[in-house]
Amino acid sequence: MKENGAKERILNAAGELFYEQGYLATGINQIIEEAGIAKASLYQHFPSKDALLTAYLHRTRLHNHELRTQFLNKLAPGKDKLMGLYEYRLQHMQSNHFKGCAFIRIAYELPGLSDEAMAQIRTHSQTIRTFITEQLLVIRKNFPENELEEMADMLLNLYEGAGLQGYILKSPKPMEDTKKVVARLLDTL
Amino acid sequence: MKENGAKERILNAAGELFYEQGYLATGINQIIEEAGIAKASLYQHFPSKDALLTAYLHRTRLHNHELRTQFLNKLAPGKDKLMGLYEYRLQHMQSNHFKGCAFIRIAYELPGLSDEAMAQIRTHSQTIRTFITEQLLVIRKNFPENELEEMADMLLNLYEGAGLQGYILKSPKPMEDTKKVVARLLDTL
DNA sequence: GTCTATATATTGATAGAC
DNA sequence: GTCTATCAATATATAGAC
Repeated sequence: MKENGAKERILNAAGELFYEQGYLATGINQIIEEAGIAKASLYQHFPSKDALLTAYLHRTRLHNHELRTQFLNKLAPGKDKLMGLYEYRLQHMQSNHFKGCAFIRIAYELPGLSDEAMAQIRTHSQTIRTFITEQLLVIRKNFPENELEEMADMLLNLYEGAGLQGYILKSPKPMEDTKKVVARLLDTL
Repeated sequence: MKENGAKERILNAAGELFYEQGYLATGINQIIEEAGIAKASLYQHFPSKDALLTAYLHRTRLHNHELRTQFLNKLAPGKDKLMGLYEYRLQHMQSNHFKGCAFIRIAYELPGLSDEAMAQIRTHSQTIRTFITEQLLVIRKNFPENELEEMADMLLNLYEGAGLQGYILKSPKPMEDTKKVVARLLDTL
């Protein structure tokens, strides 16, 4: 991430503020102040605040994916790697003070989200689900198709449910408990 | 719900708009127009928009609880009633066009929620969890304490996770699939 | 491409008449 | 208690000089 360049500074400032405060609560004025540029410069690079949101979601998706993949690549495929997903989320929740998933935050804040923005959110969710499915196939190579899908959905629901409970309670406990349950569940396969 | 009375009309209008559009996207002007009252009349009954939000959450919690309880009271305690929780959420998701849980929406939209507002959201979540625990105890009266808690957490996570996936995909499928999985899970107890 | 200055609309909230 | 009229602040966005 090169620190110079107006566009980069805008994206960095907007990204932090959108995640910290939410999209609607963040004003253009606050973004340009944080980025240290003039208002007209922002509109030179982005035609509207909405376009800035779409860019934020795209950028965050790629960034989060890279960080997560870096963490998971250190683990052996199969159970270790799959458990790593929950461990990574747990660490992420604690390091960002339980501010929740950036995509879910935006999806719930803005009911009338553009198709383009919604696509970023769905792609993120799909990425997690695909990862789960892949690791399940490593654990049990001859998984019957319907059982595989069912188990993947269940693990995804537990993942998201625990994330939500942790957010509401501002506590790591739901994710910690879920990790244990999932670990035992995987041993029965 | 008496239709006359300024306060009632304000709460009805604000409730619908907050849920439909979100809190920040809803302006005071829109609320008073919908309610058919003057701006100063709103501030006669509520000192600030924030106070109106707290009242909205409290009122919605009681209202939702009553509707849900009415539905569940028709079912036999135990597995039937517990499955009714998922069925009710499924019907709710479809009838409101997948606009999501009012409490989770607010919790994600406003990271710096007041303690009073946050308490309403936590109480709602706790109410669902207590209901699940009670029905589990009907299904298996001698449930060991730690296993009971673990199963309740798991069922709550599946409930919330499926709700979230359904919201993202605007589809009943995640909740339908989860219903089936939970039904089979309860048979193993 | 970046700036200053400005435009227009809307925000949450109040004063004061009735 | 309900109203009209108005407040200061802020919202997103643009015009035009450099």
